Amino acid sequence: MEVVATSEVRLAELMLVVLDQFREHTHACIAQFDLSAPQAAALLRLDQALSQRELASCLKYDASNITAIVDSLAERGLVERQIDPSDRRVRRLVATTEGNRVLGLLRERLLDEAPLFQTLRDDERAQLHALLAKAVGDRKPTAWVEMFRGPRRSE
Amino acid sequence: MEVVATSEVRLAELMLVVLDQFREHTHACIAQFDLSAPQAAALLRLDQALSQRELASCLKYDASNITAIVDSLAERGLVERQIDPSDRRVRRLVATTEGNRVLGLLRERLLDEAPLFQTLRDDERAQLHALLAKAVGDRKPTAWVEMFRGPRRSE
DNA sequence: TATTGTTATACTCTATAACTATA
DNA sequence: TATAGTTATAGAGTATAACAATA
Repeated sequence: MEVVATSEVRLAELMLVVLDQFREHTHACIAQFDLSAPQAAALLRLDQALSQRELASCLKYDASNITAIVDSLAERGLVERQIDPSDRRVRRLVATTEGNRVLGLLRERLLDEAPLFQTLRDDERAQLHALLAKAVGDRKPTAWVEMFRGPRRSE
Repeated sequence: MEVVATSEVRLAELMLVVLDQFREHTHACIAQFDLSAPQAAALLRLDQALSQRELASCLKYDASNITAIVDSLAERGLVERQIDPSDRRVRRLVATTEGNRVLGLLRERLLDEAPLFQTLRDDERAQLHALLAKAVGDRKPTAWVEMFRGPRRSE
């Protein structure tokens, strides 16, 4: 009963609007690259080489799903499966040159073109940043996968 | 290239953490009431009577999905279908006494117990509120459904 | 025996299309 | 004819379980 209303529209309700707008933004981004949500989430993690197991863990997917996702990225030439010579069970996932290019573009677009904060002045964005940083404390940054969950809107 | 970093962790990345935490919060809430995400989203809209068509529109679902969702809420005694006497095609959805009780509890829990902002002082929450309000502008408040999208986590 | 990845399968969420009852 | 709701069905996203290869 303390954390409640700061005005008529509650803080939590504002966050709903923010989330909604972020979602639209992220879905529009990945659509531009013709990536599905799981594909995009996976690719964004492959700025460093990972085993499929590690990737599953990052994305909080069951490992069984990684096969098909990596298959599709590999078919598009964005990722390569390399057999780890030190343990021939594991597939080391490495982004190709093209994969890294797409990854970089997508990441920049996701981060920089978030439409939400463009109405704020620089000092206001800095304030917002500080407040959110304090609010989240030491929570680790999550994967973009959170933003991609749920179906792509029809519309 | 203007809306970019305010520090090393970008604003957009902070939002990911915030949204992730919100997501966990909402899913934990609805699990306590043994509601699925679509059930919860629907129930939260039934603080006023709606036709199934109107409910579908609010939730941005295709109308065909409403049948099963309302069926399950009706079986639990949370919602009643009343045939509109002025147009016998439409089913007027009305929350039962129990439905309204659950709705109220759920809504309060969602709004008040958001864990994220409890580390902020009152004045900081007010600041955050003001900044977000400016950022979102005149965007209409969305349904909670946005927060519920995606599968419930296993774990 | 334990672990990586694969396959088969099932379940949930959502959309599309065809149907019915009513208007 | 058009609209509200229902049914059947399809597709995407995910999880579980059994299996093969390797450790």
